[in-house]
Amino acid sequence: MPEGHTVHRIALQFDADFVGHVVAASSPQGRFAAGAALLDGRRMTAARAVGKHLLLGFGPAGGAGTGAGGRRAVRVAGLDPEPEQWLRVHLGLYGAWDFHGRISPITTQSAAVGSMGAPRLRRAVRMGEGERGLPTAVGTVPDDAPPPFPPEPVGQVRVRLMTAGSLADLRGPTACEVLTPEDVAALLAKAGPDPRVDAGAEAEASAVRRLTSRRTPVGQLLMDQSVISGIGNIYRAEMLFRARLDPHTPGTRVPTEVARGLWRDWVELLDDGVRTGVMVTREDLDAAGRARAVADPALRHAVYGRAGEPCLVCGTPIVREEMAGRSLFWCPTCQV
DNA sequence: TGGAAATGTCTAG
DNA sequence: TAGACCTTTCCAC
Repeated sequence: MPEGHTVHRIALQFDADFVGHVVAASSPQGRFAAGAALLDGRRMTAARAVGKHLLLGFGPAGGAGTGAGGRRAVRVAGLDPEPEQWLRVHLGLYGAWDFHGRISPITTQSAAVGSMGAPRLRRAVRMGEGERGLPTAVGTVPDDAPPPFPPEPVGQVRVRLMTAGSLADLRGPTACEVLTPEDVAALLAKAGPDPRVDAGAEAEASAVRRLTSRRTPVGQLLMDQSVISGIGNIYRAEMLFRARLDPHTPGTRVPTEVARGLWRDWVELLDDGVRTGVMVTREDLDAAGRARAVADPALRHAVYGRAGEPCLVCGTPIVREEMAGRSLFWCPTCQV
């Protein structure tokens, strides 16, 4: 799936272009028709990401809602009491949002893109290279005349959210449901710390405690969203390599300073991923190498997806194995 | 055209 | 731990 950085970027995109606007909600596919009816005509008042959960808050029916121009910050610690209804979306392995119409660049280091979520090869290339012809994105140059707005839904669109000028289509989510504020509070209570929500010493101490209190292999703990929020299969493998840590090490045997280092590395990787929209996890790249890695996914990682290829540090073939049902990549020489 | 794979999570046994 | 589920894309046949 889209790991935590992608979900934060999606929240930023909704904050930029949807929060403060009355939203028409529908389910072209039909599987979310009842939920869409609950949200249709409400004003979006909040857009937040916690780990891999996207939470979109909506005010009272009829388009009323928040004051202050309708704008609310994405990064609000704790539960925002105002939204009456929350749309929770979890993209799972294949989910993705497609944005059309007015799409704002959400960070200074990334272009406006039309799709965020699970990697679709052609789109991933377009996102990485910032090619021309993205769907009417502000700041890009259309190949031909702008396509009609709103466009016809493409594929299995579970939810379509539309304002006067912007549109978001959701396809393939694992979870898509309307929650009450109480439901959201329960969800947040179960989640491990997310650096962009729970920054500071307390979050770090919480992460270290959760990482070192169970005998479960650290490779599994890092993927457990109740331990730390937002880490997925790529970041898991890369963080363990960067720490030179054997994925099978029981959590109880991970030294406190190593656990703290894992958390701090996650803080940096997540921040970089949110800023750039790209997961570049190699430590051995200079500026030019990093630019090449941004353009070419095959150059971005030290171990992930490199089974059988030589370790970039020691030359030992990278091992691929199953851990808790997922492919794990690691170097048996460097990671001890 | 069918199978496999993909940045994930949940449930039953 | 195995299987189900969500969807799209690529590749072998």
